[in-house]
Amino acid sequence: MARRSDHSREEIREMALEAAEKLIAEEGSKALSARKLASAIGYTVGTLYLVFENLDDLILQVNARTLDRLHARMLEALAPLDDPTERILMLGHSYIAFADAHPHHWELVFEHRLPPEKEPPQWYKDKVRRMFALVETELEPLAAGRGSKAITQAAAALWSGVHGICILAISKQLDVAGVDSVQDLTHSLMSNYLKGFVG
Amino acid sequence: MARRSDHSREEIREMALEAAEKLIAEEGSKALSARKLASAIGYTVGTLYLVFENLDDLILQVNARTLDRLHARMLEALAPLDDPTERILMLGHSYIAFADAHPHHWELVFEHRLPPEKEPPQWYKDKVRRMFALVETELEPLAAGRGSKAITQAAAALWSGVHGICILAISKQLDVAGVDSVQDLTHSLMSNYLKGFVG
DNA sequence: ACCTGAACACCGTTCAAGT
DNA sequence: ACCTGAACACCGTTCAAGT
Repeated sequence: MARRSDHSREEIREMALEAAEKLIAEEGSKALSARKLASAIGYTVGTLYLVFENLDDLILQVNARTLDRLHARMLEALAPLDDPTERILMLGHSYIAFADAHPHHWELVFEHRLPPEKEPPQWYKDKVRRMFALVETELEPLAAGRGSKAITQAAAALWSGVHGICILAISKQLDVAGVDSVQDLTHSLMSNYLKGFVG
Repeated sequence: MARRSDHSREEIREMALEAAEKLIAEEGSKALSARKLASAIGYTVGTLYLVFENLDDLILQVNARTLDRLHARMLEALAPLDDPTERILMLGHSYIAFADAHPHHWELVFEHRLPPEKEPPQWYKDKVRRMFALVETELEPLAAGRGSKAITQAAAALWSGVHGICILAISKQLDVAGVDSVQDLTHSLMSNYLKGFVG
């Protein structure tokens, strides 16, 4: 034992992140623990702390990868469409579809809290910002002559709305409310908002 | 020790819930633990398990009380208003204001997850249902001639939207998006949606 | 230099034993 | 009957010691 050098730091990092993603997908984030992760990759706990600052840091890395996948998925979904309204509605639908397909990963992105004094690093904030930016870009053709401030606000309102639907859907609270189709609800939210916004 | 009978089961229950609420308000739900709670009320851990099924049960009771307060607060905010549009906008604003005033309690209501096989009891679901019902009631005068299904969906869309704003605001992600006023954003979301829905 | 494994200070939950 | 406190099976994190 000690000094195995079977894997580089980078390899261990990648193995740990993949093991974490598997655990989260299959059993949810509550099942994630340093000891389980370490044994899944054939190392001891101590080794994880050589590669990650702590568990919060590891989760941040996992979340960054989830945000990357979500962003890529939304771009893909957009690609075949031309009509501005169709494109913006597709953003909502692909967001919901991603959350539905990967509920545990999606939840972790939005429910993980850093200790109150700690802020996420700038590169991470940029990934979040990119989500809003996607909506802003698609909104522009629909917001004839509106200032960039109005567009920022409309993008935030739309994304908040779709996001709220996702959360209530995942926590089963929309069933309680008597909603039968989450995608219909998303369509109602976005199209009615746009009707009001566009005028 | 043993057999103190200083307090009835009901009294211990109330003491524990109040201690939990204090801890959550001051330090957030991560600071909540059975041992801390027990020592705060002058009993040992074992006693908590005589009064509550487990920690999940205790948190459910805390959340029920939070939902009761939130509901009461929204009714109060509604009382002085007559105009239907003003009333429904006020629902959104008072919801946001409550979340802002009691962020840790509000977060716990919507982020606490029961083990996947366990459902919340019916009396708890009713408290959630009541929130949607409040919106439906206020929506009715504005939805001339629309079926009850359309109203249910519109209420769900509005509440999801406001809820989403709350979440992103509490997790500081709206700052990242460049939003300066959460209340303005709420107003934009609700009034634009209503314009689209009514008109 | 790299990794271990034991230690520390915590958890939630149970239940035999004490009064 | 009521409550304790020790036990069990876990946590995250650190770091002296081994190769």
